[in-house]
Amino acid sequence: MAFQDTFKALNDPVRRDICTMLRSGVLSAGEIAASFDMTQATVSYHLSILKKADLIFEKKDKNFIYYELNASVFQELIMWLQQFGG
Amino acid sequence: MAFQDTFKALNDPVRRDICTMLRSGVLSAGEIAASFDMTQATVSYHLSILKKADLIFEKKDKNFIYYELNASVFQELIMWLQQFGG
DNA sequence: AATCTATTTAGATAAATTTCTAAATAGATA
DNA sequence: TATCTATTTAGAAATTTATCTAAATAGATT
Repeated sequence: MAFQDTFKALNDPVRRDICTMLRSGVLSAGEIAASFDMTQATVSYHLSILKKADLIFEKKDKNFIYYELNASVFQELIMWLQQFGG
Repeated sequence: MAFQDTFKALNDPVRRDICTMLRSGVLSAGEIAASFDMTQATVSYHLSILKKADLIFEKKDKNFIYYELNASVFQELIMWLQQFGG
C-alpha cells in the first residue's frame, strides 16, 4: 500500500474532523458540510481527498451521497506506524 | 496532543524514509543526508520538520548532531488512529 | 589564532494546496 | 418536461511547501 495519499488526506484539520464525525455513523455530504464554516464545494473537495485515500467510501441513495469510514485502511496505517513505535 | 505537526511531518516521502532509516538506530545529519539525492540544506530542513513534530530528537556530540526516533510520539499517533480503525 | 568540518539559516523560486464563486450534473418531484 | 435539490467540477487567487544556492554558526584541529 502507498501511504502518500493517506498522509496527505489526514494532514488537514477539516479532514480529520470529518473522520471524527463519521465515527458515529454514516452521513451525507450535506450533513457533513453543515458542520463547517466553509462552502459546500470546499467540503466536497475535502471529501474527494479522503475518498482518494480510501479512508472513506460513498454510497449513493436517491440524490444523496452518504459517506462512511473505511476502518481497514486506518488499520493498515496503524500497522505501518507500529514499526516506529510499536 | 496536537497532531497538526505530526501529520504534516509524515506527509512527505523523504521524511518517512528518514524515519525508516532511524529504525535501525541513531544517525548523524550527514549520514542521513548522504542517502538522498538532494542538498544537505534540504535534508536539514526535513529534519527540522520531524524534530518540530517531536517524531525525532537530537543529541549533539563533538560537532556532529545525531538523530534518534521518538517512539512515544508514534505510539500516541497510533492510539489516536485506533478510534477510526481499532 | 586560523582553518577545517558538520550542520543550520536565509532568501529566492517553483510547485502544490486550500479556498472561493460560478457553473455543471444528475436524480427526484410536480 | 420543467424545475428543484444535493452534490461535484472548473477556474482563479492566496497561502504553504520543497528545493536550491549562498552565507552563517560553532566546535575541532593544526
